[in-house]
Amino acid sequence: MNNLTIISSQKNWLEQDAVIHLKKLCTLEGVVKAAGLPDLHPGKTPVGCTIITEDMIYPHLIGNDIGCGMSIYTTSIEKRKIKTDKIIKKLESIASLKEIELPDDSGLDPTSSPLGQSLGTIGGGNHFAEFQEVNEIFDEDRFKSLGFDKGHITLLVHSGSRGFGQAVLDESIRLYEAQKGLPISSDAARNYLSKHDDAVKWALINRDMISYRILKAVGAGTENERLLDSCHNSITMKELDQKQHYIHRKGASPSDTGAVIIPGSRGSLSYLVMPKDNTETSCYSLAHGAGRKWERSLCKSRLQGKYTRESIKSTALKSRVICSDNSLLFEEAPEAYKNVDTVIQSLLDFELIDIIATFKPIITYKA
DNA sequence: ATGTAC
Repeated sequence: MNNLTIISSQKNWLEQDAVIHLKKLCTLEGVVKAAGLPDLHPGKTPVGCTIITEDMIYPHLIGNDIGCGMSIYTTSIEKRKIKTDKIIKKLESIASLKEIELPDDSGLDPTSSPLGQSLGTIGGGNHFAEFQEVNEIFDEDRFKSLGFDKGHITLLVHSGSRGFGQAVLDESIRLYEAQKGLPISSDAARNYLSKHDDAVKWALINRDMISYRILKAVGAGTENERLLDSCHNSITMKELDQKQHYIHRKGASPSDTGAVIIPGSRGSLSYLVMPKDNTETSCYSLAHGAGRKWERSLCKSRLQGKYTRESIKSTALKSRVICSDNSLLFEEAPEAYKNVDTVIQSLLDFELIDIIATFKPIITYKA
């Protein structure tokens, strides 16, 4: 297979099962090119990869969480005035984000079942909302022109399309046997892509609503300007060599739509990066995070001796974690993830990015 | 990943 590029270096450990699985997927009909990003790890289909096809699309490569991504919002909270304990108390006092009313202009009816019910909720797994402060700025001009201000706290939201995307995938499999792939000229492909696009839009509104609810819950201003958004689970079309191609990103950030944020685990920095122009080799994509090192089922037994009920809720960077799901606290522990610095270094080695700034976690809020 | 299936 010479059309698969793995973006990794010696220091960056990759689970070989994921590489083998990705190689196998490259033999699917219509695949022209693929890339494994440095956060590649095993999943139902490998996470941290991009597969470019022509003539065919493969819904199962995207999975259920169509539209999942990262959005960053400004907040009115001043860095020097932040009252972390107060914010934590307020967030801990709400049983669910659903308690907080959505604005009238949310664009969707939250009472409509089942799709509206979960609008504005984070979900489980690796999803989170995190208050962050600037750690270091490497490119002041770009930082400012993107609308960032080092004096204020930002809110990073990682979430997706919840039950909506699940329903879209389920239907495509039930009606069209989409796991075999869909010829692009078929009604099945058109129908899937149309609903996929709806799920991508829904996921973005969902992130906006999460930001709104959290800022409202902590009593901060809700004029939450979204500075950046990137989607890492989707199919996007791109014309290459005068032909329409379909970029399947599964846990891969786009590198052809401007700056993106690449967070690490809750115990490490997030990197704001500007993709360079020459990202064909990585299939116009970047890592979307640090990448899992341990599978979820192993985390609790490996870590329960190391932490107490309280100590697992703070990190090496002194940030605090709010999460009422005990197993999720272990599954998402910093130890379960690779070092994001090494992942970023691989992107630098392949000359795929410039670093604009790094951000430090203050409070990580989970379901 | 999922108002999960068991």
